[in-house]
Amino acid sequence: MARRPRDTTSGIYAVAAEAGVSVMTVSRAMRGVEGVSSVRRDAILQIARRLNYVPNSAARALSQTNADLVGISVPNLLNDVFADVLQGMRGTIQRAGYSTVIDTTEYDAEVELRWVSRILSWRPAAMILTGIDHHPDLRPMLRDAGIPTLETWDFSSDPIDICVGLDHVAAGADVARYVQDLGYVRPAFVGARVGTDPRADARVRGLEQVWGGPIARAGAAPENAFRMGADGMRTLMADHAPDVVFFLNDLMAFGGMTVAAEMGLDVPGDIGIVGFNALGLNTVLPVPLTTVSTPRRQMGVMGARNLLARMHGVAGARAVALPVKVQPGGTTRPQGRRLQAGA
Amino acid sequence: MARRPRDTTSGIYAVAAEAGVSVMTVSRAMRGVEGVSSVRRDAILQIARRLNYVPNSAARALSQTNADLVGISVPNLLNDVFADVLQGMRGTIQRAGYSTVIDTTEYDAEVELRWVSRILSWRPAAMILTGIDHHPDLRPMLRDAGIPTLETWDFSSDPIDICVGLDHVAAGADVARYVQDLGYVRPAFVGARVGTDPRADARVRGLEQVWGGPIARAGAAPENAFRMGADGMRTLMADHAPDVVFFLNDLMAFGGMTVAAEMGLDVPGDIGIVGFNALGLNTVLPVPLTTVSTPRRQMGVMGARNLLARMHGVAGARAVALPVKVQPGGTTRPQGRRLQAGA
DNA sequence: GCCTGTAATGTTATCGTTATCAGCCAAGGC
DNA sequence: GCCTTGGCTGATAACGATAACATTACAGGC
Repeated sequence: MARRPRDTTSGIYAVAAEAGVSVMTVSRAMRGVEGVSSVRRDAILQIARRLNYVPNSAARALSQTNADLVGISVPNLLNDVFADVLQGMRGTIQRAGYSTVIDTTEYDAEVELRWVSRILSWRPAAMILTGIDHHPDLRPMLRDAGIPTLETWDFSSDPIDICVGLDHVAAGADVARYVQDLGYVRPAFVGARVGTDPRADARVRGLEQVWGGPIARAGAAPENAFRMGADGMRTLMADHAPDVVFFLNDLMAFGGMTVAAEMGLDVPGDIGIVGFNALGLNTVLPVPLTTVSTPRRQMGVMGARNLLARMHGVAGARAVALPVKVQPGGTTRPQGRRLQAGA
Repeated sequence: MARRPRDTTSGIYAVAAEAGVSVMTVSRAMRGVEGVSSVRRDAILQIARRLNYVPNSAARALSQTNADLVGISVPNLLNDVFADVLQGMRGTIQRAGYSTVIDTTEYDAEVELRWVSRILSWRPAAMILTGIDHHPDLRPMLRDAGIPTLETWDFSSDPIDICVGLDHVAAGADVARYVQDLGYVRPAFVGARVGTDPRADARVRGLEQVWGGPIARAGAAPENAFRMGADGMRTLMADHAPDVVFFLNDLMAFGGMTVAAEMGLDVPGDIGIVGFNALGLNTVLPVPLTTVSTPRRQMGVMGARNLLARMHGVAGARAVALPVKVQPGGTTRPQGRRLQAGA
């Protein structure tokens, strides 16, 4: 540590010297708190601007024992899904005066744990995690840190702290009932990373509840979504003979559709295709997918609001499950005369 | 500020008390620096783990006058493009012992400026920006901060600090020559946010250099990429009568293709469709797009390496332009007997 | 003119960590 | 036995900001 008296050529001391005031007055002016005459404040702000002075957040965080910062972790950002959730959350959080720090876990609990640990070292005001399945060390780590934590996307009745998400089992059951009513009898599911995706597992459990038995599944090496859907579809068609295939999301469903076309199958006559999440791709397809629309933006906003309330000590619902809605399309047989409510 | 003597119930003091040593010894043990006997080190590490002690990064950053942190800004993360670049960069940077903080600018220079300012307040070791067109205040701000800065994706011969990117003008010219040789004569371009996307502008300049005149352009309200491509295509077909349409990327090109099919146009006979970036979608399309493959991963790795060298004071090339490659597909007429080299 | 109240400003100590330097102790050389 | 030498370890003072408290200046009431 340099033992020079104090570097007054940069930072808040330079601004203070230039303005002929103490650093405390500069600090007050920069933060816009009371206790500085408006003439001085304007002069100080102008000098700070001219000198390109940017306050040192580390010093501020240290002085205040925590940072105005919310850490957010999502699995990835390769389609609209988490981007939509994020957009809803970040607007709300930033309007409340907090910065957000985002990272992706690539569906790896170890990666998530390490990231949470790194973020905790900055003493954030809150944390947001995607999903409810984490590394076993994560829960005690967050509890010890005493930081308000939101789990989102999935629903759990026993969250680490609070939770706003979808009930993926119920979503699976909803779409299963819809499709079963259309007369399909041999369902199958295409996901990614079979056995390590709790959301996919939950949806399949919902499907199985309705059909009353195990359902054929296929996955594919993690690559781009379109390709994974296509590969999964090929595997399924070879090994089983489904008459309706559920996909993890719309992009994969589209990949699957191209394979059906390639094989000369009639959609939706020979085979039904069902996506998930009602992504943007659907708006340009000549035949829109039958899919499930999810309130992603709303989830983000509500999650952020509940978290902010929690941060301010307001007690609210610990766990909230949001409803999804089956969105009929042209890749399943048309509905009969009986009006189907959708969800 | 509380005047209590010192909170020894948590943090490094608790660990020190528990281990019966001074905080200095704990600090050394945690960082793995020399000066602690291995027996003590192991004991301290174990205690720290048991107490869920996470060092305070703000205090460390303050003490060291800068943080082991690299700020990265990208326009968005909605397709593979920047995700690929990021993947290349982050691995390299994290292996060098730095954390990364990422944010998106949504193509807004004001947003970028504010974000850079916020990140600078944490005194990062380096910054990475996407593109070379920034807010006018950005350059002096970064220069004053004296922080190594990499600009990527675009190429500039006069970067803020260093630069690794593509020459989008040359890329436009390359693909223009390829398509011109196939006999197309009335080109048009579909982008997003006409007039505010410097990359699109650069590519169009390349097209115009080859065709020797202005080229019709269309954009669309910023929405999802597929829809924007479709909308732009409709506008163009109504207002002009192009026989080949260049799109900002493959997703938009696919949106455009669905419109061509809708209108009963023959691709590639009546009209050619050209994408950009060789995205994953292409691997499942029954007719792969003619597109341009870009070395995204490589760009990320090289950019990160050059930046790390710069951070360690090693002088290297200030600006590097990476080559792109035209990737022939089924959405432009087949090549004649003359063997086309590609780029 | 003296006193009191209030707003503006300054002084001091502190947040948790680390660089520096000083001290301590055991082993080895004479 | 005395004096180095070198490896561990600890005490202290920063890092840049802010909270709490102290001080000053000035206005108005008596």
